[in-house]
Amino acid sequence: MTYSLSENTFEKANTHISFPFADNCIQVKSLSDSRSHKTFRKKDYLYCASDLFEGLYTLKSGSAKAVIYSAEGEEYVANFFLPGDIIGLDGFSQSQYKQSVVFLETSSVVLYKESEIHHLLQNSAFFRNDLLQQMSKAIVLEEERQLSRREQSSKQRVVEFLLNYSKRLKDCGLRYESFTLNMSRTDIASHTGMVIETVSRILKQLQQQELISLEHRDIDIIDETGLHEVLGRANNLVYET
Amino acid sequence: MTYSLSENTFEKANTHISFPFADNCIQVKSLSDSRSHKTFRKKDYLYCASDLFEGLYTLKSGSAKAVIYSAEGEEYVANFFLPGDIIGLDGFSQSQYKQSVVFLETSSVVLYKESEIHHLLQNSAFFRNDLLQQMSKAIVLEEERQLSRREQSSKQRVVEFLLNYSKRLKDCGLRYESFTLNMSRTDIASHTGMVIETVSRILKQLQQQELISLEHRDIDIIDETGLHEVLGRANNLVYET
DNA sequence: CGGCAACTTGAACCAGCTCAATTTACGTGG
DNA sequence: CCACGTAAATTGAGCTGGTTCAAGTTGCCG
Repeated sequence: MTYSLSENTFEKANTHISFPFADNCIQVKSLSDSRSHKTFRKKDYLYCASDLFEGLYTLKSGSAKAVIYSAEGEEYVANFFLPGDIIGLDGFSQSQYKQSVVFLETSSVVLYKESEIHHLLQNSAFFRNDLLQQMSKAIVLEEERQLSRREQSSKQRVVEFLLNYSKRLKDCGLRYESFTLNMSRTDIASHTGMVIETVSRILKQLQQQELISLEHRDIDIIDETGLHEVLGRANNLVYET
Repeated sequence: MTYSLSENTFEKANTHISFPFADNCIQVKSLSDSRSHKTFRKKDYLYCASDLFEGLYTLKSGSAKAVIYSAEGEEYVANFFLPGDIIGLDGFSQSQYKQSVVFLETSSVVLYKESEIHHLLQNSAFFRNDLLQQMSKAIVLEEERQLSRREQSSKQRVVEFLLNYSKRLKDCGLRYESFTLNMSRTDIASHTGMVIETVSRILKQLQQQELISLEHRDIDIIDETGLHEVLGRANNLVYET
């Protein structure tokens, strides 16, 4: 029997840690649906760094972020999770999670215990491929992020973040042209590698250029083509306020 | 029977993609030694981005680098490999490698074919743990690198690179206080996230402070404690040339 | 020995940061 | 339901670490 941690049948090649899941399995859904969902509220922790590894989770609804901390206590937002994403790949290291995962709104997850994962790795070629693919993709994505920090301006990175987030929402079957950014500006800044003030200024610029409209955390993608053009240009000069 | 891609029995918690391999298996060596080694010369490619995935390699001797390219052709050095390291974790994604791997000197590797990996995942709990741990660690390491780019100065990142490289050499049983940097300054710059001129200037500074001595690519770690102190300080002010 | 690639060095510049002051939103208790 | 306190976000102004651009210099390989 085919089986997967993910129940998302969409191609999600450019998203973070979410199963890309080939287009050939629909019967999977039934199995994962029979499992018990745990629900959490905004600001709840799914797990904290150094917690004992229990297994992998899939996010069924809501959203979350993964953060790591430096010795000095500085925070870095490694990832944002949307429904269908796998959470917990950081935990295989030495039987403990290395990140902390915090929910950004009311959300629910399903746990796949470590023992189940081992069982599936033994018995399902499909699952083996799926999990290895997910982890491999997570590595490559992280490396690509490094690259984009080098060659893109802050503005381009913010735009890329918005477009990518929107695309992922679309892949989840959610509203993707008008949606809520559940994370704080600080989270966006951390994830995209800049300071909060820069994020704030860039978002304002994008509004003034009428590429997006933004009120608090509610955003509308007004001109997707225009946003893609920002990514195209090597330098994105703005002719002042 | 216990079995691993790696034959390195040292704890290598802070290194890149190299098996941390618990301290309980020596008999492994025999098996991997019976396999055929492929040897390569400097500048040879082990594989290129988009090559068909064949399996994982372990580096037996020599050194190599993994690079990825952006759409614009810019290069980013994702990793340097030393003996004992696993190469090819980027390849599970969609049956093809996403990086290119280039040797920095005469080196040899052993291939573990995809079919063998599947076989081992089915039959060896030890191997399952080992592989998952390696991949998990690679993800976390990449995220930690993002963090260090945010909070460390260029100088600190270069020093961290040198200390880490030295430590990894030590873990391989190689000379680690006086060794050769087989990669170019450009490679170091790419991997640590700065331009070549900055690397050059920082290395000169470190020589002037008598923390290292450097001639071309041959480096001596003169004052390891001093180097660690550089990492300690939040700001590393230099009282000019 | 000649030519190219790698590296070094200097000087000027700038994208994004820091610091600082408001403004706005939001949760909580009365 | 409002008042109050705290956290989040915005905005301005000035600063700087690291980049860019532009010459050199050195070393290596045929």
